[in-house]
Amino acid sequence: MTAIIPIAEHNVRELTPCKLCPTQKACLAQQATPVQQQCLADNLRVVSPLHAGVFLYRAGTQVQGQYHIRSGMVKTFVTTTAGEECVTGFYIAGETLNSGRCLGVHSESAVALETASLCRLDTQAIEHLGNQGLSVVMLEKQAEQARYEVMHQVNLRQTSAEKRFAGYCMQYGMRRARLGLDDTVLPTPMRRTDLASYLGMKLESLSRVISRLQSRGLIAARRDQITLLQAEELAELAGHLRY
Amino acid sequence: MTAIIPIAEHNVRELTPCKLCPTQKACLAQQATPVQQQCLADNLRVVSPLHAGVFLYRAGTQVQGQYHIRSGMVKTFVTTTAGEECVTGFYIAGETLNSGRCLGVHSESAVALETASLCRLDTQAIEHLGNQGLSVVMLEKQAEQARYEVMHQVNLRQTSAEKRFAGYCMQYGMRRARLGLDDTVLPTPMRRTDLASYLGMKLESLSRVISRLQSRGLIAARRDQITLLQAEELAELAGHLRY
DNA sequence: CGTGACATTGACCTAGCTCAAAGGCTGTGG
DNA sequence: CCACAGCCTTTGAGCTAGGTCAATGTCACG
Repeated sequence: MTAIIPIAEHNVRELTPCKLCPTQKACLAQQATPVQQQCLADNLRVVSPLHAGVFLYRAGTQVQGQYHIRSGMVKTFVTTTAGEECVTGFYIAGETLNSGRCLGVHSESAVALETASLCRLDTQAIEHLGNQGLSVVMLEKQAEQARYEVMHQVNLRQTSAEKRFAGYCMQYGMRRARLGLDDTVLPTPMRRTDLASYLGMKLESLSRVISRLQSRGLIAARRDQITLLQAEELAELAGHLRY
Repeated sequence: MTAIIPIAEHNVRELTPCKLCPTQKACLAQQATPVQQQCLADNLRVVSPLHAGVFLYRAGTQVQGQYHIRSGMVKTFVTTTAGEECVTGFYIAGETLNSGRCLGVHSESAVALETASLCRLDTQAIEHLGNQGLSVVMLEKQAEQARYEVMHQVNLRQTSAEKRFAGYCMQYGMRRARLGLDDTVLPTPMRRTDLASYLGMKLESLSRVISRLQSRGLIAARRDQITLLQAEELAELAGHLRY
């Protein structure tokens, strides 16, 4: 299902100008002083675009640094002893994979769901930046990611599958809004199975939930895109936290 | 249910010697150079013991720093729009609350479940330590906490309540083992309702699960303590990740 | 010893899991 | 350019785990 291409094949080339990056609002550089920005520019590397199905890293391999997504979507997952994938996250432009992690081995695997481009910040660079006064910024970036996970964790506890799905739509929309993107049209490059795994239900249940919400006019669903038609009602359905 | 005592009342006094601290193995200081240790000692403050039901901080209040637990147990939770508590974590000695967070407001509330003593590391101190070469250590500490949360998140996705409970026992046991404590006797100061919330089930379901596992001889349960009698079988039940 | 909070057990019912079949896309090869 | 194959998705029909409501049991504390 997913192509197996060693990470070593990803080329690293000169940093393309940050000014052109669509994720500026969410970038570390935003909160850095000019000196720190230069330091970042010296340490960031742009990874050659990953095509759908290509692994960014695999669970159990040595951590090389963290990855800032410029475009595309990447999913992370762990593999159970029974051998099945358990999807732990979907990351979009402006978000950071393996945030703040610099030692040890990866506990998750990361794979592109559609063509994705990323910046890499390696371990030594992270260490260096910490000493340049960017540690608080990096801790905050990591903390933001942690907050998303708590939100998802809380959402997972909803007993109804419909509520969990609605919660996911709200959270995803909110994350898109942060980037200045349309928060009612949600690109959905992942398979239904992946989304179901992420939401703690079986794909049949997810399919039924989507059909039901669509027939009630709350959403419009295509294979690769979900449009929120009645965001307020969905929010009320999800209704457990402010997003 | 929970006493309302303003945080301001918590006294801060001189650091008691770290040599006497039971959580040394899990402390930041362990990985620090002598100079950094001095820096830590200068910045750490011991909070006067919190009694059961006392809040360490509340969601929405300004973040003051992070807290390292020396003894006792603290639970964190968010409150839904419907006004009910949703328990997001139980923290034991050697673990860090609000890890790496230094800006903004708390997204969760934290309350002691039994008498707890803690060290506080405030915002400025975190910033200062970052510049002293401790940023990687702090990022790693935060990352470790994040890993626990992913484990829990994965556990929450288990469809069977029995498996979720078994997974919790394994994870809790593992965390105790890290501290050199007995990993088969699990102190359980929290209410059943809290534990059920944490595990994404109703308290009746939790109660039934506990009764069932007890009658099968896998555990022995008391109100405030769960003893694992057949850890291997429980691990197999939970059986989705290596702990 | 009594009271109230917490925990357990029971009975019932519904949401979602399981198994199964049919429908739709997508990509490949003729 | 079309046809076919394989995969993904949807829909259907039971069945069961766990949610809900209610009653009973137990413990801690005054």
